[in-house]
Amino acid sequence: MAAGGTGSRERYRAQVRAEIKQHAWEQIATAGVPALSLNAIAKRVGMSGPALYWYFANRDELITELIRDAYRSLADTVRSAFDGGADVPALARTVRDWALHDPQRYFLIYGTPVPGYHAPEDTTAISNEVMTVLIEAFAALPADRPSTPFDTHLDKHRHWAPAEIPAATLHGALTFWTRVHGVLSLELAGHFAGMGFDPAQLFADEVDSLLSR
Amino acid sequence: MAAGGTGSRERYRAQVRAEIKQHAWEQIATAGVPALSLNAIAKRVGMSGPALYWYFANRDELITELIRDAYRSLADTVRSAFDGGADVPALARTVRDWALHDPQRYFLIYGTPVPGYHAPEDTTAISNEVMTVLIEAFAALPADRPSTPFDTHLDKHRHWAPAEIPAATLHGALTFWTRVHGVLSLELAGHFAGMGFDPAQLFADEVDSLLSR
DNA sequence: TGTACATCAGTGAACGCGCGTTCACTGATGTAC
DNA sequence: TGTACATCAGTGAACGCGCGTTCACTGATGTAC
Repeated sequence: MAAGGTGSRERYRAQVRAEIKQHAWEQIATAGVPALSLNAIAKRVGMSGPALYWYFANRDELITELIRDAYRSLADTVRSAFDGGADVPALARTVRDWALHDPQRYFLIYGTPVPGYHAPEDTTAISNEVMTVLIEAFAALPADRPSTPFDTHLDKHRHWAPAEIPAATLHGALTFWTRVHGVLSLELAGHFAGMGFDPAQLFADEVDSLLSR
Repeated sequence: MAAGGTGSRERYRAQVRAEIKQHAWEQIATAGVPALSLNAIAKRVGMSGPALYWYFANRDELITELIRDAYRSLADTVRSAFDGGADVPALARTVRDWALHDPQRYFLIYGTPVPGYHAPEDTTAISNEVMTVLIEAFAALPADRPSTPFDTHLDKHRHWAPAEIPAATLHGALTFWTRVHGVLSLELAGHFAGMGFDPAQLFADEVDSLLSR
């Protein structure tokens, strides 16, 4: 019965699952999510299409798993950077590096939503982990900023954050998120392509803005 | 020969083309671009699938046309708001309203890029029109900001903008774009959904930041 | 005003394709006695 | 250590489906003389 859960069969399963996912990522990077085909993946892995159903219930479950992994990867990356001493600007650069490493993984999370699709609850929980790190990072900053109208509003809608954190700090974390995302998604989608400047430098300036918001 | 180009046949063609596009938009709003099907559109319009080929060479041309229309709509909206006296914050609200009116149209332009797809040149030209309006709007603002490292860098890559505009102004227009896009795309994709605050108020604060950047 | 004709707008059948998924079945693997 | 057996991992054939697209053909529309 292999009570420990790490019998050779289970190890094998985990390995094949990982291999399937890796080929799925390659296919997504090449042609985007809509073009992700179970049969094509199976061929690459070296088995028949139906065999995939031993590892994933169906196409949707595979995609959901990829989304989960993407969130997990981002949360872990950000968390370990922060634990390693990264401050707010360093965290921003960490997020950017993570996104540049695999743009389609970034877009799988933050790109065009599919109407009607709702991410499973645990992925939003992982997403919150990211926000938690940002909040911790901003909590370490001096709180010398004048309160804004949104700070006041936010104070009434903050059930998702620890009570001891000032609204201005939460606001800082949110702004980190929107500004970083703003530059990144335009850059990754190629909207700066014709302009010739270096997106990294625009990004750097925008990161500076977070400190003197 | 109907030299004017407005014979009744041409009027009819234009009408049907418009009707096809409208149904295409409805389908996109319902299920996203990947699910857009020529046959399904034809059925809605009330004709057979092959008949669409009288109006569009193929599926790609239809989508390209939708993209073109989306850019056109945004450019016209922003331009007429500005000509009507809108300042920078008002322009930001105009863009937000435009995006909220049809999120999938917004994402068709600014959402997840399809790997390998390159928008035709004229759409990037229309996109530039938007930037031009933003530059004009920022040029009307007092230029009392200290120069940033990116301003210096940008001064060397500004062939896409009129020579008489200071780099700081171009930087302002770019920042408008990234910050507005940052809040908007996260909002429209539902990433603030669980948090309970009003995205409009976060947006308002972010727009304020553009004036005291 | 009437007629001839080119063009336009549409139909329906058919094409090949790749998709996700099911099913019956086979052989290998690991476990229990 | 050997054997019996349940489970697991895989195959190949087949399903129905909807897709984009082509083709031959028909009738309507507008134009030229």
